[in-house]
Amino acid sequence: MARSESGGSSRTATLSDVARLAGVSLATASKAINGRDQVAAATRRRVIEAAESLSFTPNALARSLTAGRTGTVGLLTSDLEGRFVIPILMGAEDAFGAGQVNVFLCDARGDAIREQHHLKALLNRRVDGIIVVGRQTDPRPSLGHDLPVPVVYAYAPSDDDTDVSVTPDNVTGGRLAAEHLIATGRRRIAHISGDPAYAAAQDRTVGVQAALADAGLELVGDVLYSEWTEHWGRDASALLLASHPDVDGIVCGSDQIARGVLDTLRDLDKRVPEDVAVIGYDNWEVLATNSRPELTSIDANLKQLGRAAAMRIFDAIDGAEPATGVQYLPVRLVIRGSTIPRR
Amino acid sequence: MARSESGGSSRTATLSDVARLAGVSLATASKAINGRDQVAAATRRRVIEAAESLSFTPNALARSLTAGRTGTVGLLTSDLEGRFVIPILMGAEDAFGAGQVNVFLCDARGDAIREQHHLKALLNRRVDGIIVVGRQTDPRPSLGHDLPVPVVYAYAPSDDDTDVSVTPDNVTGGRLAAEHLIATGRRRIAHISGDPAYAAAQDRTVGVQAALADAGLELVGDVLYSEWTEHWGRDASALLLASHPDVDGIVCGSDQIARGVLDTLRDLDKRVPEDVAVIGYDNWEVLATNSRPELTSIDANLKQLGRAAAMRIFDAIDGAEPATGVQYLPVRLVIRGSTIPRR
DNA sequence: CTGTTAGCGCCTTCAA
DNA sequence: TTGAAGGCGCTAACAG
Repeated sequence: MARSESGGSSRTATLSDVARLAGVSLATASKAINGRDQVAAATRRRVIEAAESLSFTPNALARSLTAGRTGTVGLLTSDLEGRFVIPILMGAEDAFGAGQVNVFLCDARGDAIREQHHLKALLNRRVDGIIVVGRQTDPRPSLGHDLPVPVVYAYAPSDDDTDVSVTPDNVTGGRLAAEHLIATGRRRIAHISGDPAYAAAQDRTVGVQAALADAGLELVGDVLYSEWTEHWGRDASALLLASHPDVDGIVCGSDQIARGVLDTLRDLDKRVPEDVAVIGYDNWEVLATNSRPELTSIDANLKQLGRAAAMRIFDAIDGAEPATGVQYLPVRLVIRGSTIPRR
Repeated sequence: MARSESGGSSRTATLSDVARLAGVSLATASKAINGRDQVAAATRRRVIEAAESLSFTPNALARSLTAGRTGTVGLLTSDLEGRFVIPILMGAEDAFGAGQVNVFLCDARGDAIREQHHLKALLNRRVDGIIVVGRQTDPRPSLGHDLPVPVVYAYAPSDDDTDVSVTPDNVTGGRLAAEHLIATGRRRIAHISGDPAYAAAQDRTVGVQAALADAGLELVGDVLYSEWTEHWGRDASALLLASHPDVDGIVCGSDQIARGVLDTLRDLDKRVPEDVAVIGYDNWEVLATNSRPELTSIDANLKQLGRAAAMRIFDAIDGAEPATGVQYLPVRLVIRGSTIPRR
């Protein structure tokens, strides 16, 4: 176990230790170390040297106590398992990490009590702001407005329109997917999606339908909803092909579903993309780049979403009164072999 | 944006506000709130009421300043992308979260400079301990021994044997996998793995070989090493079956590889598990439970590993001098349809 | 049982 | 340019 007891003066050095060693007062030492300009160059050098020789590290707690700001932000997630949370978290950590901000990670595991508990802990620690990250795009309960720090909701927007929320634009995502299939010449397009209780499923469908309508097309069959799994993708596409063997394009609600669809098409000796084009959703690389053929998909830019959330927090800390309501962030099409033949 | 300005007294209440409102001294208020037993019941009630009416929250920073402990721990990861880091992080967050400890998350993104930077920040914030989480099981450079707080290395052990490290037991994992195939009656067993530069690949192979040797068997062909991908799984198994068509069991170095293997076996009209049994590694549920048939795999119990790391930190904070060196944590076999026929 | 008095480690006036 | 003093919010001795 790493412990410093090596030296002898076990206690970590404080500023007054530095001051004493440098032969100056506490105030001067403070100024010297913080780069204040009211200190002689020689004095500063002496102080810095003393600090280094004692391997002095300023106590951020003490500093925060007077400063009023801690340079910390709470990341309150309801579900760390979810693979959507991680990129968002990375984006946020990224945006903050560049500066002087550190992130407290709290996983409430979908439990409102635990969430409340963590919230309280974060406030006790005087975080400068809080990002709430949900695992679905369905609106979630607001933490309320009587909090002493700014709050931003990411992925799962707040159900309160006077809160600040950022979430991916699933409607446009669905639209992009369908428009891409249309652009590659498909006319008999079907849609297989996941759990219809998810806002994500509904929103994407809206986008798909809108794109088809704009092109004067109609969806082949009804939207097939069930689960976000490969199994469902296999079953649904078998069902679909049985009743509509002339389908030439399938928009899938997730990459997992799309993987299942690819499996079934292969079993049925349909060529992808020549006979049927398939597009997934989420751009989950490990799934999308390992399929045969590789999977075209919609990427929600989650890392950027996390960064955007961090920016909102920054703005709020800096005193700006940001626009409330839900902001829908752009998604992007990633084209691979499942919609365009490789040459 | 949620702000408290609703009330009027914008500043968050402090203990002396509470004391004043309750008509007692600061010290008494402190005792009342912290459940000290030297305070009259009635007084305590009054103080608590005052605190509530002011929605007072104790300032953890001020408290930590005197206490010497902050109740925070740093989680220093080199690579948040990695899917191994997350469960470990969850396990740790879990173990801590139950108590009064909060976790600072820092992602160094594989950059030593950034890691050093984060380390310094964590020390400035006076964390009570640090968990370093790597993305591979290969040993990583030690942070050194001149740190004022305990450090535990998880997943990627420290290359310094006087540090404390916890990592999954890959050798036993490989052994478990091979033993399971042997137990199901397989005798012509091959091994397809990932990048041979990974300790994980080497360790698992050692376990596989040992199990075979114990059973008086030899590996069919050489170990096939390349990448941890489905593509490689497909290619390698095609290669394998071409030269050794009589193989009846394949130990795979990862679930991704195993998925590729299943694909190829299906293309070659081999039945799994009747003709060939396949076992993966990692028990990555989304891959393992969506394949046809579902994939038997080895689970590294990463959540528990995270918990174990947290425990080591607790112990060290409580003053115990924990055993140094690398501790190998048990893994477990998860049996599904790819090795045992469903009835 | 309650209140007074010192700090914890640092920063910031304000004098010298 | 330097130093002395006060305070951030709280807790822990001590007295009363």
